[in-house]
Amino acid sequence: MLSITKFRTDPDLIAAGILAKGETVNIDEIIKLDEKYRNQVTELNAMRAERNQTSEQIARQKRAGEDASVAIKAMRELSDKIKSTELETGDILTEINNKMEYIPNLPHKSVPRGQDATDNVIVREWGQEPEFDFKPLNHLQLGTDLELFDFNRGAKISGSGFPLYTGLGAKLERVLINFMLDQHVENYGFLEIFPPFMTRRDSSRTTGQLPKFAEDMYHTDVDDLFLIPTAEVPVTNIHRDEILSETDLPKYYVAYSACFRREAGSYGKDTRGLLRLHQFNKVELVKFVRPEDSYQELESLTAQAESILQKLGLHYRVVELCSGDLSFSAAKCYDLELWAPGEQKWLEVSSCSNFEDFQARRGNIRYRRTADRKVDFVHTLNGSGVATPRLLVALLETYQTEDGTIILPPVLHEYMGIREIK
RNA sequence: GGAGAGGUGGCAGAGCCUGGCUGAAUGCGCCGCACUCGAAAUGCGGUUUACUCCUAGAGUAACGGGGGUUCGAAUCCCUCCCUCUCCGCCA
Repeated sequence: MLSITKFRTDPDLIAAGILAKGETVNIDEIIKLDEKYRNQVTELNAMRAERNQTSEQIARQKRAGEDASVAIKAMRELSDKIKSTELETGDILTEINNKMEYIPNLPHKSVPRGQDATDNVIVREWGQEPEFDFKPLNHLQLGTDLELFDFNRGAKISGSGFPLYTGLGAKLERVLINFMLDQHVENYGFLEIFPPFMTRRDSSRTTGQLPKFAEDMYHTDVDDLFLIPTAEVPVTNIHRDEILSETDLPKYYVAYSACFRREAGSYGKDTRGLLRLHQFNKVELVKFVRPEDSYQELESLTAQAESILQKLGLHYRVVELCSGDLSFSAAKCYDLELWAPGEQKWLEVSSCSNFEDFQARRGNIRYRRTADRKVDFVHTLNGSGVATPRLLVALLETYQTEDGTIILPPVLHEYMGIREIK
């Protein structure tokens, strides 16, 4: 949620930002509504002040045993007027808030302007493209041959997009999750969280999935719960409606969760294997930080996510999203993309975003500054650290050998108890 | 699923029966000052948030959400949501 004050003081900035995100919003309409709202509030305040004064007078008269019927009679009329104005004012405020809920966050000034993914900027590349003296297979072929997963049976059980990992595939999945959690906890001081996988409506609103993207989520009708599309939802809501102490910041959380996405509208895209799924596993990093630190924290967050890929020795690149490709809630975002030699393409395995105070406003997540004891919204950030399916794709395809054996990178040897999968 | 209790400030917890001087006692925490070489302890003072207005300053709102009764609601009534306890069922 953006601050309504900004609409008043700097409407052009808002307009430019929303435009850069490729959306259209009727800003004048909101400004007009806000003006109307404030006029009503001023009027209301005056009437209420009068009511309070007269009320006190009535109380005084009654205590003194005097007759207060004249004042009471006059108040009856005023009270009705107040009530009707309150109703009207409430409606206007609701209308404003409803509109505000659908307005995206603005891109940070450093974000390159652009329309879509083709305007994204490659910031850096790490490692070397693996070379093969044979034609590398894709993960589907490799995994099927080694019986690491079974998509047909997964589809039989739950439908397409629900992977069934088997044997060493299941173990590798578990090991990767453990490895990533351990790295973030031990090296960067993240607090490990195991969150609920279903959340209430309010929680999904904080992070921006609701109300705009309801159709992307799985929902249970009877209990009105939403299956989380990312651990970002429950973890960011840990501090909803709280006032943190500045000395508590920054707070770093890392959480594993299964992620559930309906992927409505993306049928036919990346349908093969593990590239796009309805259910997948992800380790998510979430930060609550002071506003003045958030852009520095975004850089370190990205580096922390990258460290996983580096330790696994995978070739990747960091892409800075252009304004038009940014998600609804993000002000700035880096994607990490792994090179998959079998697929012959870059696969997004992480998005590291700074939401500034956008989510904090929605979730009312604040902190008290030490210097002046004032409260202010925190900045929230999160990044995948990282998602497993595409990581597994790149891992299998990168470390394959001609006979189909997978030579595991050294950091996984102890976790797996073996050095290769064959 | 059955029965009951409860939702008040950063936290704990009064107030609700008996509506008005209660934005809310008290304690803890926090901030400042004093004492001290320093700290602890102690003492004194301060400490909700949001909004509106032409600033100073003033005003308004908020005691889970919404509605009602009333001149006036944290307090009375209705309704929804949430939390907890006991029983049942289940991992």
